[in-house]
Amino acid sequence: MDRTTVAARTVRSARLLPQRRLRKERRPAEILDAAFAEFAAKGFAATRLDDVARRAGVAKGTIYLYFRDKEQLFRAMVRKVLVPVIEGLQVSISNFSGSVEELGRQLIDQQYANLVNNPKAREILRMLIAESHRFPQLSEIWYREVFQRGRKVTRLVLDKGVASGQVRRAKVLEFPFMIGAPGMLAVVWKLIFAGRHPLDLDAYREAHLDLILNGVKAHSNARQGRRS
Amino acid sequence: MDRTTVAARTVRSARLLPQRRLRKERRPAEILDAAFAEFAAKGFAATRLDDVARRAGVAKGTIYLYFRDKEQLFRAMVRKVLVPVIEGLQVSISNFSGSVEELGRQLIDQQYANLVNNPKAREILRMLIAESHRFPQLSEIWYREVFQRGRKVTRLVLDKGVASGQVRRAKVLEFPFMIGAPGMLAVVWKLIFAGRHPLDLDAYREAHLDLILNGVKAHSNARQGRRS
Amino acid sequence: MDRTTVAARTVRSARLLPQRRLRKERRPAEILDAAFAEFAAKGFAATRLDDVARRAGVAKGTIYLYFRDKEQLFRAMVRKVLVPVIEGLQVSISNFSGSVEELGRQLIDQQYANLVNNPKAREILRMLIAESHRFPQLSEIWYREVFQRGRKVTRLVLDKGVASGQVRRAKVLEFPFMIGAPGMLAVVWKLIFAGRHPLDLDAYREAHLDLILNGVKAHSNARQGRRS
Amino acid sequence: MDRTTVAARTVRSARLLPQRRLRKERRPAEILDAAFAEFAAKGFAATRLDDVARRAGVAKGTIYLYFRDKEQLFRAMVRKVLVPVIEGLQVSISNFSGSVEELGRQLIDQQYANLVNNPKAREILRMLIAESHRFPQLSEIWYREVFQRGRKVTRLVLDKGVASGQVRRAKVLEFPFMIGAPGMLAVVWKLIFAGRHPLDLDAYREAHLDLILNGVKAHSNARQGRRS
DNA sequence: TATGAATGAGGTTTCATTCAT
DNA sequence: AATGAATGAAACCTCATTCAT
Repeated sequence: MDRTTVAARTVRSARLLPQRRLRKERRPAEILDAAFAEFAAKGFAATRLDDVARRAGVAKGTIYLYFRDKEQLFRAMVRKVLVPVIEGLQVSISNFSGSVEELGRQLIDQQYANLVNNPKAREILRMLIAESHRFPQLSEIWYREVFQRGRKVTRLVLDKGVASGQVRRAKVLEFPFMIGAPGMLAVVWKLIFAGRHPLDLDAYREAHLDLILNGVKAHSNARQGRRS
Repeated sequence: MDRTTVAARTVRSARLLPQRRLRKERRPAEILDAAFAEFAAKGFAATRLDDVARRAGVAKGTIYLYFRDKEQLFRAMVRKVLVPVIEGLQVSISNFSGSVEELGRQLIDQQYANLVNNPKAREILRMLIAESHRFPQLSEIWYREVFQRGRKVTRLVLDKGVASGQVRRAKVLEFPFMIGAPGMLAVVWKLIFAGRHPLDLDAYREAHLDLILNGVKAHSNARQGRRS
Repeated sequence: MDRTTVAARTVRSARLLPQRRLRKERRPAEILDAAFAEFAAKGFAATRLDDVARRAGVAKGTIYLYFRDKEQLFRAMVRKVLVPVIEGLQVSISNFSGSVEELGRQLIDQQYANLVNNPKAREILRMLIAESHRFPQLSEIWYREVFQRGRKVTRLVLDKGVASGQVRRAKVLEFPFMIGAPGMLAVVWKLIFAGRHPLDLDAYREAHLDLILNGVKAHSNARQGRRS
Repeated sequence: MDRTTVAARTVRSARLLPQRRLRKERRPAEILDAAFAEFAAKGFAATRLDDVARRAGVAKGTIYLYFRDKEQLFRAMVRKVLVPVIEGLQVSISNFSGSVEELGRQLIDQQYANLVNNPKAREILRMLIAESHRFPQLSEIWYREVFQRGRKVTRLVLDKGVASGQVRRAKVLEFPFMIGAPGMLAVVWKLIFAGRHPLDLDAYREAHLDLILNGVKAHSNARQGRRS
């Protein structure tokens, strides 16, 4: 066999798979999307891989070409969905020069954009709550990448407010993420009631912001640090 | 069969049936308790009735004498656990004469005593979240008996505060249950992280109270309803 | 509840299961018999538990009431079949007073009765050979309980023969079980050819005995131990 | 595409295809070798064509270019491994002029060289035993080409011995292959115990030879044909 | 010719439910 | 009322085989 033939074959094997490679590269994502839908709707145990496969438009066995078993599929799915959520939090407080009020609004807006108003993020939270016994590791990702991150940036804002005298030395400084609590309540509300008891999220967010800002604000006639 | 043998057997069977004596009436409750433990730990689909039966100290078939099937058992269990929670909320604001601050403290304390600090209530919430698709009716009970009730009493307190000038006309008046949001956050925290990331609930509750009171309080130099 | 009732129930629960207990006690044996037939015919991997169940006249799930999984079923089946084989070898050389010729005949007869002519023993050997990689422990049972036992008793006979001068100091004394080799060949023959190439086992056994006796016999004009 | 790239690719592909150059002719043999290894280790049903392909260094589909299905692959593999074994038996008793003792030694040595000491032959025997129900035809090859051949040549030697008076008219003359029985026992031993209970095959072979020669030898003071 | 992604039938195993006792 | 052995549907997972490239 001469060089040409070898080369030809080599080229072929490198080229041969343009459509095929695309499919292969997309398959996992397609399967993970289907898995998200099924796991979110039924939970880990009640989800049938048959349904995941059907939704993804592949055969049952195909799932196993990409994921060792149901658990790995679940983990991969959670990670995949968390990535954009976490990335959304990265940008966080881009402009850090405003008043505490402005920064607070940015924080809250971001929380609602990334988490509260994001159905995927909500469903992930549902799964973390539902499956926390079976998948404790996943909740650690949430802890590190979501809770901690939120806590850090919130603390920065609060500290800045304290330094400038706009924020009083409130006990909430020890639990910065409490600032976002109404957002979490909204998430739980939506998880439990789906569309059965709607919530005007825009008004709710405004009330949230108002409550929190007033809750931490130092009022002119209030003695700073009156709490200690 | 002579008396001796009967006595011997009786002793033996007495060992097996310690409190099973008053069985018929207690059986359902025992089964429901066992069911709660198993469903809370594993979720609806992953729970095996075998385990429920073993934990309840009865045979598998016995469950079916009292509950039509797994779903009815689940529903009955949720209802049973919800009863004391709801009853705890009934007493609610017994003394309605205090200041808004005192009433607010009562509200929050009650929320923590009945819900946040109550492992059973927390687990029920986990199940409502996890199984809301399969059991939407159950979340309606929660809505009516817990959320609504909390909303009503909170609104009363807030209205009283507004009337007396202690509470400003804040947007949160439209979402009274937002007052309890930090409590819900604590519940979710515990559900997700179990003991892995402890939370000092007493300090947390104080911060919660402080944040909320200041969030709704009318400050002497602040114009009432300045934001609307 | 009075004593009588308790006693009555106790009696009932002790009595109630006469047929049922019998069934429960027999089930494992029935399943193991069916398992033997299927495993022998198809081997471990190719045997379907569905077929075992059908042959045993039970449902698929019933097998799992008695055996953890397919492997445990296989192991239990091998052990069960080996028991009578091993017990048959126990009696072994009951009367140890005869001539070496008589003792040798006893040995060989016993080997044929218990192993060569015993279809169950043959099939077990087939499975040990076929599955030795997957179930090495089982072949150890065979080694200890069959090979070793045969070796020991054979050695006794040979030693006695050497002591009385009827058996020469042949090299085979180091490999006593070689005495039974023709029996093993017959087993393999039957395993491989089933009924396709019949073997007159009675004549074969006589030839075996004749060959072996002459092979170890000390001939009057032959110098004892002439080969060493 | 320029030469450099082609060259680079060629180098890369050369790493992947070391002896795959003369592929078309060698492919089937490589696959059969891999198949032997896998089938020997796991048996027919438990062997995965995936593993065969990986071991052979080809893709799974390639196997199907050369063999219709798993069964045909198995059959072809057995035949391929049997060929050298059978050919080894062809040469058989080259020099037919020696004494019965010498000829017997030749027979036994050949049996050990070709079968007992030949791991491939042993594994083929394992497969014949394990899969005799699924592949009865294969055992027929063994019957014709190995057993029959062995029987024939053994009978020749024995007949020559009888004619020359060196061998008595023993019953074993009816079952000439019984001469090789200890060899078969050694094979089975190795198949069952692998390396767990070693066997000194050289000493064993000598004992075998000694036992058999003495078993068939006509002793000077023994009346010829004393058996009839 | 060779590949390996894809398929789906078929296997093992689980478990809610039934029912004879 | 209580039992628990038995059932069999249905789930997960494997792997021989196919086929587009």
